[in-house]
Amino acid sequence: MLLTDRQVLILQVIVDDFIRTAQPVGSRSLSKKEEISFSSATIRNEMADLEELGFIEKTHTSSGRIPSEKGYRYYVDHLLLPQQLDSSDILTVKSIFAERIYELEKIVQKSAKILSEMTSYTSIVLGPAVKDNKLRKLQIVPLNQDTAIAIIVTDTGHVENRMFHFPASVDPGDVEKMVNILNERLAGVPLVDLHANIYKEVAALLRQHIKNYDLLLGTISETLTMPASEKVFFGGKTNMLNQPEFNDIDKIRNLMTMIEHEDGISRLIRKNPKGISVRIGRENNNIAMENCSLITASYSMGEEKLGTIAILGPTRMEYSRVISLLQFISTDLSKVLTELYQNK
Amino acid sequence: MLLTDRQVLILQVIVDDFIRTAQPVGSRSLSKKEEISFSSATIRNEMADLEELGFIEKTHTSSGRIPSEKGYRYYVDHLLLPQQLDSSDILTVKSIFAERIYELEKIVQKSAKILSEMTSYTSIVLGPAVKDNKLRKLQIVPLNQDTAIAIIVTDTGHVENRMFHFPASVDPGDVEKMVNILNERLAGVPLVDLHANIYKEVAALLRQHIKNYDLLLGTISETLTMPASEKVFFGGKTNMLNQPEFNDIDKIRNLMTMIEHEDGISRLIRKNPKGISVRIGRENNNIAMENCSLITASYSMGEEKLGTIAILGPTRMEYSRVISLLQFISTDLSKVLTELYQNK
DNA sequence: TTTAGCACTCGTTATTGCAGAGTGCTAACA
DNA sequence: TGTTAGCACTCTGCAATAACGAGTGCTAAA
Repeated sequence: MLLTDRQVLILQVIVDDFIRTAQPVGSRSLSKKEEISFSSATIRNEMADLEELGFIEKTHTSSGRIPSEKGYRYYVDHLLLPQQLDSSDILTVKSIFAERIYELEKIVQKSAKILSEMTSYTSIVLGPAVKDNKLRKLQIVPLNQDTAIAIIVTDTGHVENRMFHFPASVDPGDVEKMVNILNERLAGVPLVDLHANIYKEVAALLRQHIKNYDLLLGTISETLTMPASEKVFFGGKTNMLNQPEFNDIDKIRNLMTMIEHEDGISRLIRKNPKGISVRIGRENNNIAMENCSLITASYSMGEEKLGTIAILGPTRMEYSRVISLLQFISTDLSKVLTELYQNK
Repeated sequence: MLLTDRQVLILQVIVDDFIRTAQPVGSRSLSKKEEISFSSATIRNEMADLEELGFIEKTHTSSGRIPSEKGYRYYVDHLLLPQQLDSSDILTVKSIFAERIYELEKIVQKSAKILSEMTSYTSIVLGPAVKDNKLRKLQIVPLNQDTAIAIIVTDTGHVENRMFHFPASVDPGDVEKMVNILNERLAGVPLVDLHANIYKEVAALLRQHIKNYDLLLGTISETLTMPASEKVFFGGKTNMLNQPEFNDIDKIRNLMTMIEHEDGISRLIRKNPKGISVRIGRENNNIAMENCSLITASYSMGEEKLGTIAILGPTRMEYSRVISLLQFISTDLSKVLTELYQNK
């Protein structure tokens, strides 16, 4: 099952060629390449073997060969030379951070946009998981007698807000007192733990100072329980429409519907390891992704993994370039974010 | 140029039929309808006249007829009987407001979703123009020595926030003083006027109380100048993929790209009058919208127009149903919003 | 082991023929 | 004069056919 050098060479050229042209590669056209010095007949024999081993396939009996998923997998695992980004690409990426933007979300969003423009694939960026951010400040702004807005500011400068109603019998002074206590006690607590902490540590204290505290506390703590999951940002959602393999309305429909349905795609991306990961075709376990590959890279702040940045393209994707690009952007992104927020 | 009753009848049946089936309508199939009592030959004569007048067209020499844009226009202007929504539709719409949601944005977003599900067209909702909201509260939360977040809460409960940097030399106490003054003086001012008002009314006052006020004020007032335009919410972005007239990849690409590019679509929708408006095909002045119609309805709070709710579908759209639906939702929406925020 | 040669397969494209749907026109009818 | 029946004509859609090109698999010779 080990491939000979020549088989590897042929596989490499087939994949490269197919990625470039999207056309099945025939033995004759292969034999004309300069890196190949043997005849088309020899190539045909080798291709027959490669096909038997499952690395390439035919689209019909007498067609040229295209890489199978296994072929792409081999290509990605063994044949990808760490390609240098060209300098114009590097400049473009740098431009993401050129402007003085401070909001984490905006940086992330801009990355997604630029990434999709550079690759002409679809980019997907999973924003930082807000739930791990730590509470910096809780504020409550009353709107009228029985409505108010709770605002939460986190240490990364993320702002969440939620409107809520409370019983008219509640004393505004008490609300203020309560907010002060909550701030004092809960600053620095990760949002995900807020709810638990309120009851564990603060409730007793509140009971002493505030009458009717349970009425109000119930409302507020419920408000603070954030369902807020990671935000998903897209770039170039429609780029896949330009890929020749998606000339088929049905495929388009499947893919677009799946992209539109954010839960699906973010679930697909979330469960991915630190660093770069490549998932090819059915490795994604998703029917709509049959002809797609997903390359993800994580970015972090200091040591802590923050989010994920991904490229969705056809299986016939420029793996080499996309991987270099993602690697480059994600380390750059991590660097900037670490500088910006770590030394608070 | 006035149409006879019989011509009107035929036009009506053609449009109705074509909306239902998406197939050209022939004279023979028309003559079989019960509302029509004359022969196919007569119909052919009438159709020839209708075609000459520009209300219907052929797809090829010997095909049945389809409505032209002028035909749809006549249909919408003269032949649309104000149809009663059926009760299940009414129930579905009511469900938008059944849950206790208070955030304006959420209500609007949910409307878009439900609307697209009911019609299987694409719905677009232009959120309230935040710039006309009035300032309720300005707050500044420091993040570290030189970074802080400015948070603006409006009278409708909308929250805007922006991160900014300031010179390290600024005294935190001064910031607080300043925020107090700004709140005192600017509460109730529409966001769009904030910037001007700061310099007109507050600057002098600040000068007296705060040293270095100009340094800080410059930063803050710049931060308060909101580019924040109306938000656009979509429902069923991919629904158009299911319409038979969009079997063509190129058409899909045009339309999707245009939908994805939010500026375009919101510009298309914004310049629309109070009440219901129907724009058919090229009336939209947009190449990507050639085969589409856009129906918009405004919603308001009290007397003041807040935003727009729209349906984008093929020109062969169920005008009657969509119009009733939009009318119903927009008045309901207006009612709820007025109740919720007017009596503050 | 490599290669040249040849028969064979399949997709693509163009052509043809044919059925079905629909039209326009004419002549007859009420 | 308006309506209708009839007929020739047109166009689409589909299926069958043929020709071509690209590519393969196999065999036999180098």
